[in-house]
Amino acid sequence: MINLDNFNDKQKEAVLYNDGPLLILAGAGSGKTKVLTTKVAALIDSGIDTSEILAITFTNKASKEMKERIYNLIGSDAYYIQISTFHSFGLKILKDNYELLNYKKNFTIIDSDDSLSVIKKIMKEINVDQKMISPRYIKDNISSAKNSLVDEFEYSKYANTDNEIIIEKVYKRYQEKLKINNSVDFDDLLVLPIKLFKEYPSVLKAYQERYKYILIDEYQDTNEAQYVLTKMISAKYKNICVVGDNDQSIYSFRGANYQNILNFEKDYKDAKVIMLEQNYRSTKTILDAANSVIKNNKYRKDKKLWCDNNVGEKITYYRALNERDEADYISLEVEKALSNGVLPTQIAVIYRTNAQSRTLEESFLKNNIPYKIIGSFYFYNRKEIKDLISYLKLLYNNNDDVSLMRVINVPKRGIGIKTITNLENKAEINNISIYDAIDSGKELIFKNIIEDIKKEMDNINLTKLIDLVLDKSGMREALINENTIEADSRLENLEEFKSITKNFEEREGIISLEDFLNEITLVSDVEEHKDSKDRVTLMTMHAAKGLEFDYVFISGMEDGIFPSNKSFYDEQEIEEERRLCYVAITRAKKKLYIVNARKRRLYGIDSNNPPSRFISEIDKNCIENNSGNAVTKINVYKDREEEDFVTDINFKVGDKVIQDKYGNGIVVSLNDEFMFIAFPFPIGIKKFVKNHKSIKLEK
DNA sequence: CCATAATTCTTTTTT
DNA sequence: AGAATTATGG
Repeated sequence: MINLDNFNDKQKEAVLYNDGPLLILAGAGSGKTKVLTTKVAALIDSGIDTSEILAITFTNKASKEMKERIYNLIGSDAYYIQISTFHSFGLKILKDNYELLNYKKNFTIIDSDDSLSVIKKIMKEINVDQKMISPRYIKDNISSAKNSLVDEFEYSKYANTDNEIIIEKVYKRYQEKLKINNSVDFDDLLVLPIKLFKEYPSVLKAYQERYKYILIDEYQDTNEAQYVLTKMISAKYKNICVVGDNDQSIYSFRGANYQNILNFEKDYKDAKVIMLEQNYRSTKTILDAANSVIKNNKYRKDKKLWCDNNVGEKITYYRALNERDEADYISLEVEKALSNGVLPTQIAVIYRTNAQSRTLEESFLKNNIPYKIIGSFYFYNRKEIKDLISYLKLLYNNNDDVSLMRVINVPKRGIGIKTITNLENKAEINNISIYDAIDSGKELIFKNIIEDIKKEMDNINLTKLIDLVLDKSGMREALINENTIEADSRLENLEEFKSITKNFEEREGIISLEDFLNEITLVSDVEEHKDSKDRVTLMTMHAAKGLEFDYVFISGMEDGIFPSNKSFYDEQEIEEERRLCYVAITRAKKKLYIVNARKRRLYGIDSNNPPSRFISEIDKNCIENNSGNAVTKINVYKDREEEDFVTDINFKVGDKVIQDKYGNGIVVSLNDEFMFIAFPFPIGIKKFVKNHKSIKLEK
């Protein structure tokens, strides 16, 4: 029997209501995951079969966590429940119905990089200048069309402008190419199941019968395709439970529409709505800080999360000299926490962009702090790893032209552009894949290598297959012969890749190449394939959603970084950044640090960013400034030679200056008493006391 | 065809 | 800053 002693009334109600549509509006830390997992356990307890439940999450990490927690409640029955991300659920549907959609069994999923290179290729084919319209722009447009369920034919109906007509052409050709390659992209994993259900109502009916109970987490992040997909499957029994929080909607760049959560009550007239507003996670201080920030959003349903928890420690604010000082300060405070007995798994450092992880990583390495970086795809992005994966994909799906092109001349086999262009033309004319078009020359030798490996691959495990590929392809030999430090490191990475397949095989028993390829495409994060316990976590704020830690460091709290300067011009985007800030703050249970840097070198240029506007929105009682206590004095000396600031100067019009609060600006006019400085949009021109100490000349 | 040099591009957040 | 693409010379 399920024990509900530790549940409040609302939570109990949410767990036990299983008759019809249910909307749970759950604030941060209100026990949402606890409710969802217990709900699943309660369903099973009441006699519902594990196969009748479908639970959908947004990230792989969230689904992994849900599986674990359900396992803790009901044991190994948890393995039989369909708990997955939208994309992997879509993949499952495709795997079960590929023939109906005219795919072959061994279709492959292409990742974002691959789809970009397909688009570039098409643009060359149809003579579109990449300087006039960027491939990325086209890709984003195609992707958002797909996520709004606009297919290439529908798109052409509305294509008017020059750009749209180009996109239309590329879109059509892109779909054709993927089809010939027997491959699908990420978006297809959502779009194709919907297409299937529309064309074959009987198939849809079978899914409706199968999944009688549907649970969807983070409903505010669903886009049109995801929304339609769940609506279709739940249409018969309407036992659909969605959980969400408008204040945590942070994926609109991916087409997410938090209106979906409001539409829920329209779609299901008899929907039950339960609000979970008591926070059990954070100290009162942290919650007050979060509330004081989010209340600045205009487009928002007012609600207030409350808690009974302790006041706890104040938030510590530290403004560092530069990004290295920032990282060192964090390292130092992390070390302090660790020596006070805080577990490394209970500490997280979060930031707005992945690029910020580098400096932090260097500092952690230097200070011997064990860490793991979530969501940095740098391992899979390495050339040698991509090459290896392309070999594997090609072995599995010979029609995968993208992978073939990647490796046909790796290592160098004397197959150049000319040969490849000829092959492409031949494939194009005959409407076949490049692999099938090969029948002579050096490229035939390549084809024979693949065929050779194919003969052996069925009898060996994955790890051995990788060795076989490295040997037969000549990749290993070429790298050994190169005899450089770089080649050695590439070899090391390839060995490291084997540890991933080994882990896989140990975890899953025997697994197929098919399963492996699907998983590394959908879970393209090394850390999620490894058991890396006892480490401090570094990740983006987006990746942190749904997680909680005793100690949280938010780094890079600067205007321009967070909120991102790309969001400055659009109120809606600023509001989304603010929701992200709300998410970031509410990750912390006990202690929150907010850190930023006066001077930061990012993407190769130096900038002097003012502190994030969100910091000033935090209730003053919640936060204390620790910048004066430069624990990192050593760095002050180290960085002195790099000091760019000059004081006591006679300013003149046109001088580039740095102002403590607003950052970089230009002196536009001055008199004996005042000076006027222009700052980038949206700050504008501000008036200051002349030669005020907060203004410095930029060298 | 290949290696290297020079130049240009990109740089939010994720499946 | 670093990656990616293009130009150049062998």
